[in-house]
Amino acid sequence: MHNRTTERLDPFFGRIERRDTLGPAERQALVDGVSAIEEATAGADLVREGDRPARSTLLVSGFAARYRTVANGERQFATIHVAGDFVDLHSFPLKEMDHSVLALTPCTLAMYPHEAIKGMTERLPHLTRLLWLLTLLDSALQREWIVCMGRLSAEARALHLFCELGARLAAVGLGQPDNYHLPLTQQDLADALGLSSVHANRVVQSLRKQGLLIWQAGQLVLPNLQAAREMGEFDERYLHLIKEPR
Amino acid sequence: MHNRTTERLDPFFGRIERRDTLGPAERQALVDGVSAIEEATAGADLVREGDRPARSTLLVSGFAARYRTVANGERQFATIHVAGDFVDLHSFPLKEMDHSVLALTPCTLAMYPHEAIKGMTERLPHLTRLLWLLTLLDSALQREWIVCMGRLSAEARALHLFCELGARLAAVGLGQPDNYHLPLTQQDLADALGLSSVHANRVVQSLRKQGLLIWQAGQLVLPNLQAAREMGEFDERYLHLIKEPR
DNA sequence: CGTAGACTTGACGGCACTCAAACAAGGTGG
DNA sequence: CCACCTTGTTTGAGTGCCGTCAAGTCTACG
Repeated sequence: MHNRTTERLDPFFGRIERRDTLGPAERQALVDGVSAIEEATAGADLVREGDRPARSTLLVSGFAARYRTVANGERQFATIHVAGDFVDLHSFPLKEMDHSVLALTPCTLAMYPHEAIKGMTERLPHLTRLLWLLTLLDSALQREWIVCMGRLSAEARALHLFCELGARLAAVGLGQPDNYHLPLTQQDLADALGLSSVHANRVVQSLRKQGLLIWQAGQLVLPNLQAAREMGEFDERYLHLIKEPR
Repeated sequence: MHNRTTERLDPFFGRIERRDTLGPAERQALVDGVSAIEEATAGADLVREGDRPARSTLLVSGFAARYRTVANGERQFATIHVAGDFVDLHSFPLKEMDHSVLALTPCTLAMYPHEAIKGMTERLPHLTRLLWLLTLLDSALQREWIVCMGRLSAEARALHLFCELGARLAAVGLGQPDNYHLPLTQQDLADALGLSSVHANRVVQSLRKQGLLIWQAGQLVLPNLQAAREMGEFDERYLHLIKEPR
């Protein structure tokens, strides 16, 4: 099983190795820390607001979203997660979930018991800083998202999201910045962008008409990446794709 | 100086002690880690996007905001920071700043060299988890803000912000949830809520007319806290004000 | 072939934006 | 001591992005 596990963690290791180097002991600890590999169906909640998880969930494959529901029943995503992302590593220090995580597609998950993570923080300071770093990368995504929600038009926000997902997926070897698999519904897009599904549809159509977006059968292409990045005001600085000692 | 330092760190220690207990060695390390106390004038940038700070900044007194500027020159705040908050602790693992931090009022700052923080992560695992926790609390604020920006009306968003600031300030002993000092301009409020200053003004006036807000000479009162929390959909769960081992 | 889910279109309304100007209050210099 | 300037707040008029409501179309699948 450990061989298979190692293979499955490739996007995760890729995500880390784009920012720093993992030592052998650290890599081994991350392999040994996995207590189980599980599957989730699309639409299932991986964790729920109010939960006190005893383990954290690494997304091995598929797409997931952190979200909260407001009083009138609308949903808002805070982050869309891709393979290699820890969807609830923050529940290790925070203990209680203040939001839920949803599987947007069928997902494969690697589970890390909090005891195992605690062991890493006691014995491996550098790895601890890397785990910390991973949660801060999520935080950087969220900051960027706030700026987009507050100050960009719906079209620019959509372009920004598509550029971001392309950059993040390419960084873990799952596509190219301008061409990747994105099997989400327009309702999912609406929940990410803070729009109604009707308006999300109009935004998508407008981008198509402008020749900025091709998105069918779950495959997304940005025919003019340069223009998309400019109009979406996308600058990948906030992804921190720089390899250096942390 | 160390006596004065300890005193000045009271809101900071308060912020931690609301979530867990600090041991004597940990407390001492946090006192010894301070390399300098500095002052900043209102309107000054404490750190700028692109900087690679060699130290992190703890806000001892005053208000500050993390922000980014978009192409048309508008600003958007990602978080408003109060006394006791580390405004750029995340620059320790992230290395490079992906946004700027602005002093909204005159501020007093305690500086922690990254070397000192690194020392803590090497020797004090529990304190490291607490520092990690502090950055995750900021992250939780940002998630909540995304939900508010995406799904709440401008009025509800304003009420949510006022409720949040009251809860956070009260948690570090700097006011009450429904009555505290908030010396911001309406332009600052607009930058926080993602509004134009004209509309921010109209929102403030509407809340005043509804008897939900008194805000003059920098003093803010929520005469009907219950109603404000309901209309702003404020639930303090995401502040994680629970004392337990981390 | 029927049904369910996703996507699309149209009509209409309101929240929040822009532009523009007036008002208030505090600070500064003559 | 007053004229003036700066910063912040307030008000009005007109516009447009995006929301709601309501159908209708398309595709996959049983």
